[in-house]
Amino acid sequence: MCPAAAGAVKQGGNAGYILVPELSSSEAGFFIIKEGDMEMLDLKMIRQNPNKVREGLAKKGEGAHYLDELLALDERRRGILTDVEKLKAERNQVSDQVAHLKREKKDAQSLIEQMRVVSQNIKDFDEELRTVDGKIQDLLLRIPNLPHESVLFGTTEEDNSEIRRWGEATKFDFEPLPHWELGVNLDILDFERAGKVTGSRFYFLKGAGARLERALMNFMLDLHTTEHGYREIFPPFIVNQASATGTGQLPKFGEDMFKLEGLDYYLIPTAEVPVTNLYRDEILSMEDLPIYHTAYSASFRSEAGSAGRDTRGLVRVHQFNKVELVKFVLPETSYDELEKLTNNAEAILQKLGLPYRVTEICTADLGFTAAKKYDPEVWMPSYQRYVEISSCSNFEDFQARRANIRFRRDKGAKPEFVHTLNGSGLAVGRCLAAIIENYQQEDGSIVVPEVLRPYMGGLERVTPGS
RNA sequence: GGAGAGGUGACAGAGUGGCCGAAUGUGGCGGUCUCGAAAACCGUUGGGCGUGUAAGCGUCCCGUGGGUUCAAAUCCCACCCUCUCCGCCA
Repeated sequence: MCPAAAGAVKQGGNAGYILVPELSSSEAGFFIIKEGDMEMLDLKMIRQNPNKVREGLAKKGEGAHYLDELLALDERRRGILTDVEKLKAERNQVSDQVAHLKREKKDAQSLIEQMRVVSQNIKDFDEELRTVDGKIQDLLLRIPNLPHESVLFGTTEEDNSEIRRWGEATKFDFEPLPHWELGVNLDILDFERAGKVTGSRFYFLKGAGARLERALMNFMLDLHTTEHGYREIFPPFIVNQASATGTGQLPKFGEDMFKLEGLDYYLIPTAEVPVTNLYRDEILSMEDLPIYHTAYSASFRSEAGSAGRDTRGLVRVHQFNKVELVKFVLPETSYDELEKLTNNAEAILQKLGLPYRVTEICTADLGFTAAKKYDPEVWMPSYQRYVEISSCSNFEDFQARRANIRFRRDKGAKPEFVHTLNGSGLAVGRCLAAIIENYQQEDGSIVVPEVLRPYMGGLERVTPGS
């Protein structure tokens, strides 16, 4: 543990709710773990299969360098444990004798003297153990998930491969405009005033634009809850450090989130965080599984490190709406569940009539937490390419381990980790942008996709002033 | 924000330094009884880590983290959470 850092986080709670991207990650000391032991890969598994782990990490292209240090620390830890537990056994035994002697009003002074030394030794060992444990936990939390064996090998995102395509790139017999021009012309999008009120990468939606956003959210939630079997959740948009660690944002990616100043709280970058952590430190019963949740939330991203990229429009902003799909499933079903989840996200695009493709993500581009991932991408005329609008991942037991989410197969059976999955279903802001662009008309108006019209009071077309 | 109360096993609820990983009750599981069920009775009923082929053994866990002590659920410190009353507020 790192008391100085802990103090810094906890004190000064009167500083109010000023948002600042967390710029300094915890390089200085050990990452502070608040609840239980969290780990990403099973330490025993690593110990027993170091080469398999090394291979997996090499395929992902990160984390392999932690391994040797980790294995050495693990050996040290177990050495200390054997020694200190022997001493503790002795202390417990002698303390028992002392208790008996005292009860019989006999003298126990010499035993007490003797244990004073043993106790000091235990204290020393325990302290070293704490240090070693802290380092081990820190390393474990920084080692990424291993790719599933079915994932295609690659070294950059160029190696991702398109696995299916739906619809065709929209063709126009006029010069199409990007959504930020169309939206501003129609006065349903306002970036300029958002810059004044907040800053860059924020936006106002107005009139039919705001309603369209709301229609999309409702349409998505309704479809997932009524046709795909998800239970709706409305989560907190702020989470604590333990939750952000549970899903894998921390400790490595703190700078991607907005942190509330002076508090142990973060604005969620996705509903995945609160919804997955719903069951943190719980043992679910067999009848509970599988659990399907869908959740609307705003998502906040600091976009640190992407200065200058996609600076216009709704594609890369600090705050956007998203409907998320989250699953907790039996390990043996998680890859089937990933296919289904991806299809559930695609269903939205199909019903909206938006052309898209799905790419399978290669080993190098999986990110920190995923074992396998598909990215549905929507056709964006202004970019003249497909743009990521969802990301569907199977984390296997990676998050479940960190968040300590388990289930019991049978009464009395050992708890096992569930598998977790999630995917956007979909990113609402990008979806709105895609609709504006793909449904634009020569006169600058936008046709409302049919499935949204019931949510728009029957409105068929967005025109200036609507 | 102010004042007070409290956090113990699936739940309820005892326990104020040693015989407490924890009484008792409920629930769960197994059994006896029964044609079957209920009732009654008997037994059983947490998790992590280490070690071991295994049975087992050891250790840790009573909100969290430290501390005092030969010995902590019990004493001390800090933090988190819940409840009640007051204030404020969408």
